[in-house]
Amino acid sequence: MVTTKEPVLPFTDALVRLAHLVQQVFGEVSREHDLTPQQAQLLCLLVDGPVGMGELSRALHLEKSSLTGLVDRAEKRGLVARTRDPGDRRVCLIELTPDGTRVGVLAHGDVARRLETLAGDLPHEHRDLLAAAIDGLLTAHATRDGGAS
Amino acid sequence: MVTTKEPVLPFTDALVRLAHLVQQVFGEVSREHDLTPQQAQLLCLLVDGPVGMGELSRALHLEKSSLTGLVDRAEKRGLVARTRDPGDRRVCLIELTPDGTRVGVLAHGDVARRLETLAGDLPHEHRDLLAAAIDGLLTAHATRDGGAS
DNA sequence: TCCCATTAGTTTGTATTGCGAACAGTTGGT
DNA sequence: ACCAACTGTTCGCAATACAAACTAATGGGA
Repeated sequence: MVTTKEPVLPFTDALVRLAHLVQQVFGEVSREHDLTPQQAQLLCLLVDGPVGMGELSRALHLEKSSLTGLVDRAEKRGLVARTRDPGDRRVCLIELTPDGTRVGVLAHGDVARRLETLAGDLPHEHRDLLAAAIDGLLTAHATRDGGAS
Repeated sequence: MVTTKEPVLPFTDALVRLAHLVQQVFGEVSREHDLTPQQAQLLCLLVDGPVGMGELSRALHLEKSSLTGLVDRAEKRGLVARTRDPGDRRVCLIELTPDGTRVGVLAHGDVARRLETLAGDLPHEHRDLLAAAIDGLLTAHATRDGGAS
């Protein structure tokens, strides 16, 4: 029986707690792969192909200077490499090294697996609705913020 | 057309993105109140009354030493105060100062308001289900981790 | 062509965050 | 009295994050 009881948590608290939980999972997985959570996040963002600093900065909500440091350390560990965009020599494309790709794929898989496990106890309807609702939230936010020219 | 289409995001990605969004909101609100996100989190945890370092450590997933520093800085800013537990003189109860209470309540309200706004576009059924689903996730995690003796 | 506002990233300096190991004070049991 | 367990602090270190000033490249106009 899928009783939809009154939410014990005031909804917003539920969101905050969930964020906390996800962050915790991310932290655990990162440590297992000898990464910092920020590095893991970076690698996960790069598995789809090289990305410029500007786009990374937007995606990670980081100032340019913060990102420079993060990429520096990741480069020093041989996880990513800087490439110059031939079309615009100002642009710096960040791409995964073979090592970085391996670690990034593994870490991403682990995070996904662990979250799936946590969601395993949820009825499928709830899971689907959860995904759809989150999709709506994200869309709302993107429209509100990203919509501004 | 607002059809409930198949989730574009693979569910786990949705969770990660949501966590990101919540974190972002928390960051914005913190900055508006001249707090660091960690300080804001600390204040929000203390509005229900004094809490010992140990419990805080567990709630925030921080090592004891990290927490000492966080409380130190918050104390230096006059947001919290350390009190000795008369029953057990090892224990250090952290409580909000009047200033800390004021800022904490304001910040918590702002976060809640902003998240509510983001969720405003969601149908109420979705919102309730979202809260219930998250509740389930948290319970699952608590049972799995906290249940272990 | 030369100049200049714009854009992309880096450098520098500072504060915060977070961990682990070693430490000091308390407590409770023996 | 003594000692193991527990609570919190100190110390040293690396990573994170920001703002301001800077360098280099781009793409217009004048």
